[in-house]
Amino acid sequence: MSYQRMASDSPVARASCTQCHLPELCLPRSLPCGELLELADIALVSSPIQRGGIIFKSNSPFRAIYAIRSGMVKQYYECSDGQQKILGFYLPGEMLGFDGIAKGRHQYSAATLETTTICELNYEELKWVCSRTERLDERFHCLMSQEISKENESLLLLKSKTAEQRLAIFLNSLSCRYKQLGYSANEFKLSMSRAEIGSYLGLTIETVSRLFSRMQREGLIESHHHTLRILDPTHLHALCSEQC
Amino acid sequence: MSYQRMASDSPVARASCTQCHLPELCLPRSLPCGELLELADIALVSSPIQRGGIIFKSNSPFRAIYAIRSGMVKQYYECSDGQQKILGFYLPGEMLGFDGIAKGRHQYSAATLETTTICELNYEELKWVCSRTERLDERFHCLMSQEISKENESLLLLKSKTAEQRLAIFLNSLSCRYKQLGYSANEFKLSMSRAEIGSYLGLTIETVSRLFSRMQREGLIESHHHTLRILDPTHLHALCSEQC
DNA sequence: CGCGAGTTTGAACTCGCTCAATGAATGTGG
DNA sequence: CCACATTCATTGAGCGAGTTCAAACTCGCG
Repeated sequence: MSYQRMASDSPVARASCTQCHLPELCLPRSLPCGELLELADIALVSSPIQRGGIIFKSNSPFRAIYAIRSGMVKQYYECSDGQQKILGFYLPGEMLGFDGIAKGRHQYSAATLETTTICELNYEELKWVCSRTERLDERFHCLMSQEISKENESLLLLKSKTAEQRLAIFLNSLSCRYKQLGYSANEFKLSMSRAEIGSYLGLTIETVSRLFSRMQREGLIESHHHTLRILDPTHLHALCSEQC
Repeated sequence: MSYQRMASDSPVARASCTQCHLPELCLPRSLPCGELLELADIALVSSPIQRGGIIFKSNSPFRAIYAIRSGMVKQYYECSDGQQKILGFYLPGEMLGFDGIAKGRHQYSAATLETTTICELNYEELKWVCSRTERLDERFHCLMSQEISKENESLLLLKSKTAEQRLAIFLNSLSCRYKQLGYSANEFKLSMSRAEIGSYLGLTIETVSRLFSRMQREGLIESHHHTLRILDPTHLHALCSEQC
């Protein structure tokens, strides 16, 4: 995989949050029109970034929060040996970069998994808008709180789910998020590699591959290359909620 | 273990953040005096809560953020079978409850591990003070950001550390936090049970117990009942930073 | 066509788990 | 104050889910 130039070098344009089809998921959710305009005023939309494009690098100065407009992004920790540990995948309407606020530097790196456009929200400007817009500040708190909840879920997953349950939960999560975006819940593209799925779920490539094979053999899913079809959503759900 | 009445029923008093010895860690860090007074005005200090006291229950309405003033608190998920999965331990100066903001309900439960006093910060009032005090709002963002970073660390720990490394990192983390509080870095009380440590680290009681025994045999630590002495901090550090 | 990255499959191993028994500490009621 | 109950911790033996190592297969691309 070849990495592109930094996304921050991409040509940018002022965002028009009012015309974006994602405001009901993204930061501006349920913001009155006037305040939406203020937010749009500080949001910069990137031009499309190819697969493998870097959004930010671990340890680089923190300047902005990023919202995915289209495509998909992975956030990961880079080990000293070059290995990547995937911390999360981000879909349209989702935001990342909050972990940089505390230390003034990004703690992890983020890269695109497919052609992606992002909205960049300069943190200083965002704080300024937040300070004058109670609703927005509240929404910002909510999003960080959501991120915390999401990570707690992941912690529980890693602590007490079997390999099969982890994969089921992962596929189910993608399914739900795609559905919410108006895409098919039962047929979508898996932009990430087996290695990335494994790293995210705390499993090896081989285990992930075997699980895909088994689930396919059992008629639960159909997976070819990077396309996935969920054939038996009920059974998949059952796997997700098994025991503790 | 017997549970006490809810902490929210505890007699409370207005806090005097100005006289607390923790403001350099807690929410008010580097806040100018005047703003500190505003914060103190909304902070309620609980009377001491005995071991096993509930601070909040999973699914209860979210009203406040809590800061530990003294003692120790665990946050945990309660399985349907009554089992607890520990998500984190909180020491004086640390804050918890952020995960409740997004959904308006606490996602997890929190209970004291020893006699503890807490500061309760009503979220609505806190937002009001934040909206008029830029520095405080920033600090609030920082604390949530820190929580996100801390959980990302935990995710990495669960994904790729051996049982021994996990325990070493855990003990080291406690050591650092106690040191920062002005206590001994190499001798402190482990208020949590082996089961709680195991649950937190994604290990079984037996494994934790065996690791304590082994580390003791190897002269790394000395552990009796709930007291811990780190005999070889250098070696412990080495374990923490081993490979990836 | 041949190369290389990514994936699949098999076989053997291992770390941490499960099950089980014992020991130590704390609390309780007579 | 002591027997008994109860909870928590320790230790051992055997097992198994997932890993490691290795080989084969697939597919896109020069």
